Amino acid sequence: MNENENLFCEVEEIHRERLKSVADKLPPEEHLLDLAELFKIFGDTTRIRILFVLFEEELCVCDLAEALHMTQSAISHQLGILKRSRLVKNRREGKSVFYSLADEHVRTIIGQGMEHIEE
Amino acid sequence: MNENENLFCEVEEIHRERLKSVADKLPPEEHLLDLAELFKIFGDTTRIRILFVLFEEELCVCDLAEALHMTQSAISHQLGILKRSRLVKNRREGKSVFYSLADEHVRTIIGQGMEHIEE
DNA sequence: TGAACATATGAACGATCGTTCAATTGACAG
DNA sequence: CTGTCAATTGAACGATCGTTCATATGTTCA
Repeated sequence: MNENENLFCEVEEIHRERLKSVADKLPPEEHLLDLAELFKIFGDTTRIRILFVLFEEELCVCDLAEALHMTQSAISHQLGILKRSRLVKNRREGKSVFYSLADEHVRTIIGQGMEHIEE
Repeated sequence: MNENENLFCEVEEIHRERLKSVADKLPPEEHLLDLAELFKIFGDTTRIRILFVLFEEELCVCDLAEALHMTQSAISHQLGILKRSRLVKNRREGKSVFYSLADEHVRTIIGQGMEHIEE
């Protein structure tokens, strides 16, 4: 993060005034970090698959692993990440733990993503 | 990806039928990969910042670097990624190259993300 | 209590990612 | 052409990520 150099465009008069107003409109740093962290969650096919499957109905870890052809451990790790991001919730029933969607934004966000890639 | 082991839940009668219908509803593998790749783009604060700034108006690489306190090179690399994902477009004007949003889905996706983290 | 099953968790490995640095391309004025 | 500014690109480094493996926790039933 070294910016002792002078990297400004030469057309200073025009651009300078833009920069001030533009920088002010950026959300606070904390929000930007949270946002990026949230989208990072969706940036993995395993987690996307898990969310898609949970669109339909709640499932236990074992069934998720079976449905996605992955080990219980891998699925459990990813479910932990999804839970910490408050995208899924869980409920214990005997030995099994059932997971389901925790937030309706998940559907909207993935839906918009789908629209984008289908153009 | 080794699944020679028998990892099924014991309560087979109940869960088995679910798995079939659930797996059928998964989008094709190619779509899932594209989706994850798209969200990966939003999963970085630098790119999120760039997109936020471009919400307001188009800017050249040099100004973006200045506005975000980063080097031209770093910004250029990220703009390349955003362009390849068709999230921004560019236009040359003399020595400068101006970037702007290429897609309205960007606003919706980021908007939904914001709603989620602000709960 | 002890065995069996379901899940969670920590360490470790390879793979991917973002930045930096150096070099290159492209545009324009002299 | 030459020099300068703007932008791009490739290689390399450290950091982060997802899976695997081994182990631990938790629940149920005998």
